Amino acid sequence: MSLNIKDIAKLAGVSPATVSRVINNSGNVNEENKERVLKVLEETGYKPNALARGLIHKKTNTLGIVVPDISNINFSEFVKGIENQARSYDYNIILTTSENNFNKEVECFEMFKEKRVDGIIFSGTRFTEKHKSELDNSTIPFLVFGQNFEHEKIISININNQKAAYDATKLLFSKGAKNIAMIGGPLWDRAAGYDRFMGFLSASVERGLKPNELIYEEGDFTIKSGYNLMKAILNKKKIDAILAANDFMALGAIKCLADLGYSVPNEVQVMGFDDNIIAEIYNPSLTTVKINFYEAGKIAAKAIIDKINKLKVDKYIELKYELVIRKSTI
Amino acid sequence: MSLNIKDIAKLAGVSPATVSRVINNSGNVNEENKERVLKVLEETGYKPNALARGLIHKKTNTLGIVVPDISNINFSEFVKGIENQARSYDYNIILTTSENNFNKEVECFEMFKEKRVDGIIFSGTRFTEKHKSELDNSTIPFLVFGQNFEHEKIISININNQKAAYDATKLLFSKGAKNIAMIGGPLWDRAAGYDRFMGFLSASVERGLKPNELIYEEGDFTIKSGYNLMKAILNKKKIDAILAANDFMALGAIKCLADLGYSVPNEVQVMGFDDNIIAEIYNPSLTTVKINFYEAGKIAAKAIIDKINKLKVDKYIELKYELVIRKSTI
DNA sequence: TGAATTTAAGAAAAGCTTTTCGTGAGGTAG
DNA sequence: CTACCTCACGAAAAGCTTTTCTTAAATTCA
Repeated sequence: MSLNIKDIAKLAGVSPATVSRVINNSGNVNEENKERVLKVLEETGYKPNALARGLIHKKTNTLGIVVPDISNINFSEFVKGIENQARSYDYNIILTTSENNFNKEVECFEMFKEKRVDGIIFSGTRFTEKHKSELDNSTIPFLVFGQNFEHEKIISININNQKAAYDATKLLFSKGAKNIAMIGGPLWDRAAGYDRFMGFLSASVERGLKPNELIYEEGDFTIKSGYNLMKAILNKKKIDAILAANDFMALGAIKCLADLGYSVPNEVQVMGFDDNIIAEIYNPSLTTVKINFYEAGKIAAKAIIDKINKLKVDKYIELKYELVIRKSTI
Repeated sequence: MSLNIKDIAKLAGVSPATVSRVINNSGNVNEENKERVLKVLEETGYKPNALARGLIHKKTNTLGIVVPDISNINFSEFVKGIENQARSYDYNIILTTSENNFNKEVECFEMFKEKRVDGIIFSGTRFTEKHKSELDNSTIPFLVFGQNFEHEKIISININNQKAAYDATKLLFSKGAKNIAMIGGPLWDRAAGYDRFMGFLSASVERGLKPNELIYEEGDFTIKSGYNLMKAILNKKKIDAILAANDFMALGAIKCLADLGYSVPNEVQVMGFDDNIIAEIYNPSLTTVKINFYEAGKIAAKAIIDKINKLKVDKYIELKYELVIRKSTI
């Protein structure tokens, strides 16, 4: 059906070696023959078989990507960044989603091994020793996003979530808040759960609060959990500000406050995390910690490709964040 | 570095052929040898090289996907559906983004050819004869999403946008609207631009309006264009309802109306398209035409895989849609 | 027991490209 | 004119797995 290099060679009246030399521009081919081969290539639309090439070069120009959920805007921005950057280096991506399910994650690793990807970018709520051990006899360059995983052979890239949450909490205090509650993520989520909580904790303690006085509810990053936990908090305590561990929960909280007749930001200020596309257009627009996931994807792709090319790459890369002040705070 | 089947064979004291038979469970191997091979496989974590396999079988179990922008929630849901379905059939996806740029789209096709994907799912604002001709000497099964492209060898899957827009317009009329304006997409976008406009047109004409009386502004699907066009419309005409060609523009319109002191839905009703995740949580929540992109992705993946497996597949698949009535209409 | 099957397993080819190696032609220099 | 070099190009091996073909051994049946 589809042509191979021998067919092209025959059509051009040369050997496969010569065709290969023309395709790869590796010289040592007579101008006249080159013309003839190029003409045949043009006419036939022949494309060299990347499988055969990969077999020889032990290189596929492919990255394996694992994200928990591509329909989450954070991850889709991240993947977009990866894809754009990768393409500029002539790499492609195999995309997989894991729903944070350990078995699926491991399946992806196995598949990546079989398909001989040149590098792997992993993102998930946690990357553990258990994950690591699945990779032990593999030499594929590996990068973890969203977590600081200490290991000689693994690149990790992350924002300093603790510091970001600390800054966010301080911002609320500086805007006059006295009783801040946090609607956080699950604490086993090292980055967006645990670290952000720790930032909230340290800013609160610095303010003179005792750890056991803190108001903290553990959500699952959905709008609904933000809504429900907001309700729960209002039933228990009098508060004047909310720090949510992501924008969805913050939006859920705002919606709840609106439904119950509280004014945002006058009675309760609300702050989110991530700077989701919705944050800007919601009414009121949401003050939040902006994380540039697209940029993160570009950085991640660049780092892993550099690693593939044996360039020097930092083991840990810290991403920037930024407080974006909008109408949900005073 | 990494082991190959010969190494495994040596370690197990058998020939590569026998190892292959064990791996593929193709029988004719003595129980004792099988055990030994399995043990070696287990111990070494050996994974057969998918490139070599692909070379022999002329099959990669990989689909090539083109979408304009993965960070657009519609497409990320679509891709999620594809990925999940594909995985259940033991396929993986190479994801590319095109920004609706013809040259990039063609580059993707070329790359897919080189990488020998088994099938291609294409989504973009338009798939034209020019695209088609790029594929002419290719035998890779091909599917177009979001457009009805008549061609023997191409599967197209789409919603009936014209009918959906017709239904949406009729809904607004039924809720008492007299002067409906449309904020549409570019007309060269066959599906979300042209077809949705035609639906609006036919419902309006059916209502007794003359085509030249219609109020129609052409946006680019962004929030900002919705906002600006809303403003433009208000400056020209008195209207009591808006049909937008997507939710983003509808939201932009609502924001504009709010800023200018109009009450939605009492003074102006607004209706969107797609049922973006934001539609439900916005304030007021948005009445819209729900399209299940996730489901569409699953259907598309199933169709292309069936085609790859030489099963009978409809040339045209029409997707369902649904009117979701919320607070932006009466 | 002898003939006919069945089972097990290895050797080798095929799938496609790149790269090394070798060879012949043509050119340069001494 | 001879020795050496360069250039152009083809043959063949390598990269890894599967599958066909053979063959040898074991089993079955009469």
